[in-house]
Amino acid sequence: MRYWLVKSEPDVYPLSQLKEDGVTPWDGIRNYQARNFMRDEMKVGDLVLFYHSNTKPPGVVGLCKVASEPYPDALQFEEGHKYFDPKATEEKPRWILVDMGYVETFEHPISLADLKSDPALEGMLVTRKGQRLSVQPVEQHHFDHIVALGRGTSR
DNA sequence: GCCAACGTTGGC
DNA sequence: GCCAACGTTGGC
Repeated sequence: MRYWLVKSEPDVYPLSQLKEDGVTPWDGIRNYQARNFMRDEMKVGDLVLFYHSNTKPPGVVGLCKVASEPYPDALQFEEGHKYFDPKATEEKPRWILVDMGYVETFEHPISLADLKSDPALEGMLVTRKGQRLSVQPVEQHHFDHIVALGRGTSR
């Protein structure tokens, strides 16, 4: 099993919405590296840190999980849609996603400042300046540490 | 294939 | 709202 982090702007799709929906297609990803992670490396059941970006404060607010095999993002075919891609066809889709399923909301969200100041989390991608990737891998020891912080079961 | 221009992300 | 960092586009 591998571990991941996905970013979402709470104004657009907060974790509370995923809690309501239960499962949602992780659509609108238009970055090849992020797509490749979803298409090639995610496995059903992988656990994923849910990160709120572009908010005050940004940080990890809970957990979700990979809930489907990869399949084409339907929005790429919707003419006029923000995520329409004229170069994508049903035969040759360009954008591939997985479903995300709700797991839990942390009692203690971990802000980006917390992530950055915690020596146990040194080297995490999300704390790197200029790191914009919205789907990224997380090392297991980082993941475990964050979950313990989020649940309030560490220290 | 280079690289300038442009658009986007996302912290602050 | 600003702007640094980075990805993408398109002219040449």
